[in-house]
Amino acid sequence: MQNFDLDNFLPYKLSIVSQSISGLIAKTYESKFGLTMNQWRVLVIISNHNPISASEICQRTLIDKMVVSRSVKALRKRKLVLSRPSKQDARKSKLSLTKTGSHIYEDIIPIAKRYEHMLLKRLTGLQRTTLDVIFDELMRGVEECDADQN
Amino acid sequence: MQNFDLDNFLPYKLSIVSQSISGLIAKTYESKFGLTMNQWRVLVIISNHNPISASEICQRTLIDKMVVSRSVKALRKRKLVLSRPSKQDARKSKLSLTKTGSHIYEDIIPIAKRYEHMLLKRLTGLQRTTLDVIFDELMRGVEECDADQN
DNA sequence: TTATTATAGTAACACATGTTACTAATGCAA
DNA sequence: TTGCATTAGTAACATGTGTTACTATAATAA
Repeated sequence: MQNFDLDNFLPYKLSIVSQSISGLIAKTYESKFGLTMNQWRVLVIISNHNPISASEICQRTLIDKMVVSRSVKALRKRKLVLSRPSKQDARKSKLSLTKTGSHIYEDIIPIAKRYEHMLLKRLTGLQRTTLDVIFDELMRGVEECDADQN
Repeated sequence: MQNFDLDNFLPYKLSIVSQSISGLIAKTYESKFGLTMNQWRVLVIISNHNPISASEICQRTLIDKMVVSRSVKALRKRKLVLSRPSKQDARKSKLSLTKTGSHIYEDIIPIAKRYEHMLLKRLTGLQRTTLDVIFDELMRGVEECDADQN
């Protein structure tokens, strides 16, 4: 019989840590601004690349295009995002933040940064750079596995 | 206007890495064994702590109790898991793997280990231990934030 | 031009997940 | 004992997510 310790299984640990952090922050987005994690992400991307199309958001974030579509729909309904048809390509629409959307963005960013700081302050500079290297390697590992199984 | 780079936001990066890895492995569990990620986790826990109650699984894994309940239901339906009422506490039931369940477990563990190895082999010993330290610190950070906001 | 293929976005469906609230059993305190 | 709080587990509902397939537009090739 195989011995296997789930608690020390890398994908599981990673998932627990990630979910704990995301859940923590999501609670604030939800209670303070009524935004889901994905809506928040889309909002940030729109603000930073104003104007941008939905498909470009997908490329930049790896968020599924249906998720983007739904997030944009919700953001538009709340009038945080404005959508204008592109003149160059009638299939696309150019997304930008409304004034209200910008205000929420301005409010939300410091909070996000504060959370990140609360987490990062416990790590040394070396640990932080190591973590970045590890992320890169893990993503490369995923690509390798992906290539293997297809 | 605040500048903020989502791509380098720790919670976001963590989530991307975690989702990529989990998604990769989930594909195999799903296609080879018809198990979801959560069903797989519950199966492993039952195998390692045979017999165990649903509530103990929750404590050990931080998986939501409804998720455990549904996973167990699905596993029982496929006759991978057996449930017997506990004699000491009639509310509880003792869960254990059937023979079929054990076989699947035996098949699945080497695959999980191979994935983990594919990912970890890219990291030095130092990086691996650093990663464990980082996980611990991040979880402590989450607890701190949690305490703060309540 | 026409036919084909690719891209942008969404509707509709099925399924997964989170939340609330409930039943049943237990433990504890008055 | 009775009454209340706690625990184990699940049903029912609402919401979120993934998948498929569709419309509309654009780009390419014959």
